[in-house]
Amino acid sequence: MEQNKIPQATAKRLPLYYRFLNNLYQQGKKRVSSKELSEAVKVDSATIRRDFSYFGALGKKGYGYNVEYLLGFFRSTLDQHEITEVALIGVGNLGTAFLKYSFLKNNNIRITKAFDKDPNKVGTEVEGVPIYSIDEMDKHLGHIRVAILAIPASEADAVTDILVKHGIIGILNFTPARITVPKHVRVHHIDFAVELQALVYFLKHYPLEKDE
Amino acid sequence: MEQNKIPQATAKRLPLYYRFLNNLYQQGKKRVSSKELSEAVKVDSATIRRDFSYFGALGKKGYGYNVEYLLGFFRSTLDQHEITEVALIGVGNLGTAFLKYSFLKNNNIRITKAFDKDPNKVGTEVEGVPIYSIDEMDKHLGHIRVAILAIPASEADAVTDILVKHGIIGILNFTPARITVPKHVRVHHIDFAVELQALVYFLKHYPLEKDE
DNA sequence: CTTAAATTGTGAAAAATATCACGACTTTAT
DNA sequence: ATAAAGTCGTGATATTTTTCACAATTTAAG
Ligand SMILES: NC(=O)c1ccc[n+]([C@@H]2O[C@H](COP(=O)([O-])OP(=O)(O)OC[C@H]3O[C@@H](n4cnc5c(N)ncnc54)[C@H](O)[C@@H]3O)[C@@H](O)[C@H]2O)c1
Ligand SMILES: NC(=O)c1ccc[n+]([C@@H]2O[C@H](COP(=O)([O-])OP(=O)(O)OC[C@H]3O[C@@H](n4cnc5c(N)ncnc54)[C@H](O)[C@@H]3O)[C@@H](O)[C@H]2O)c1
Repeated sequence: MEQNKIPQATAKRLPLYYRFLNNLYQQGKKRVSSKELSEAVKVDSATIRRDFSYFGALGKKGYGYNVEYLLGFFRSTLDQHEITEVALIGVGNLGTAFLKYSFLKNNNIRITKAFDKDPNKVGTEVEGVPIYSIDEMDKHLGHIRVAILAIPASEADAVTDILVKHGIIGILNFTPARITVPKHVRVHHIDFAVELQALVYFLKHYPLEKDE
Repeated sequence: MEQNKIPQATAKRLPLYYRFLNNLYQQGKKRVSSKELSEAVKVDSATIRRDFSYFGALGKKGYGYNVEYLLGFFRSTLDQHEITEVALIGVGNLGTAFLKYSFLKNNNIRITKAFDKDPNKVGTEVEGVPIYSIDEMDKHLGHIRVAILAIPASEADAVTDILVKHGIIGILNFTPARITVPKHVRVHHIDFAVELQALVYFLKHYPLEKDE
């Protein structure tokens, strides 16, 4: 809510930086240069320096960045000190994979509740996460504001309306549908089929670079 | 390989346009305007017209676009007339979900072979797709050039080397690792954890727009 | 202490992407 | 026929993102 000055492109890379800094810290590394980090995350080193610079002077000339300090900085920037709870909507093939995957490891986002409409699933648990009926969202959603949508595309718009009505303001949408939401709701799409088709298109239409 | 003139941002939207045109066609719609399409795919109408214009004059002033014609055009542009086979590497939680999901419906990309290292999985089938040993890739990969990577992050680099050695030139990487590949290989990342964290970050740091 | 090597932070330039806005043409209605 | 409404394609402009390139500074070595 504070500094709206950070470019979106930068904001999207922050979690990535955070993850790799964590790796480095675990490996006991004390310092890192933008060049080294660049090789690890595959982002140009000038871009990394520019990204970091939006938050002030985090490094030291001739030295690089102190891993522990930088990690701590990003931890608070990304609010990693507090746990963010999210809801999973649709416990099918994909949803079940999410629940079985410890999403977190290095981050503080947890799926703590799931919702489905299948009466055979409602009332059960997967990996300790309870599955509630989508019709009883008012009873169970609580303070959760972010939802992962993994239901059939045909249901996407109707279910989105329910989510919005219950106060959801962020949706990670795995369905191929492009859902309609009020302006105060933010939607990010992850669309496997589109990604795969785009990859194939690029391979066929863009010249491959030669190896060195 | 031909027209390198199409901007990457445009290329990434093509599969999306294709999908929605297919929907419209199925619904029996004969024509569509950039404005209508814009509302469906949530892309600004001027952007859509600009995107289309890279391929020539596909529409008619005062009329819009002929759905059937446009669909046919994109079908050939996206090579939807021929089937592209891809390999799945790693038949775990996520990989299994992919196999159970008919990826295709409206597109001509098929997962036809899977590879894993687990001896209990090798030799079995999921949804008709045979699972081979990763150590016997030379015997089974055939002409496949694109792979979906869904193995643990720790294995990503080693397995990528194997893939590249066997002629893979496109990888859709679902692991959190940023893999290193020769220049002639194209990698697209789908990183759930990063997407989710970025979504949460945006919600906290960017002012929400008021609804109209 | 002096010098060479490393590395940041950033102004400036370049590249990529998105949007505005309007002339030209088509369709539809009367 | 004529007028009104709708819509494309695109030059121009705005915005966003990336990259270059170097002065300033720190570290490391002799
Ligand atoms: N499985 C994949 O690999 C994959 C890949 C790409 C995209 N997707 C997309 O992800 C979504 C889910 O895929 P899936 O394979 O898990 O599907 P699925 O059919 O296995 O699961 C869908 C789940 O949603 C539940 N559901 C249906 N309607 C509901 C409603 N109104 N409210 C609450 N729950 C409801 C069903 O009971 C089921 O448990 C789909 O939109 C699919 O297109 C899946
Ligand atoms: N499951 C999810 O929801 C999810 C979400 C985001 C990211 N991911 C990522 O996707 C990847 C796969 O996740 P998952 O949950 O399916 O894991 P998983 O452990 O369920 O499955 C991994 C599969 O890969 C196989 N494998 C391991 N090493 C291999 C090797 N060297 N060669 C071939 N096969 C090998 C294993 O036998 C297993 O079948 C991971 O990198 C994970 O971080 C998963």
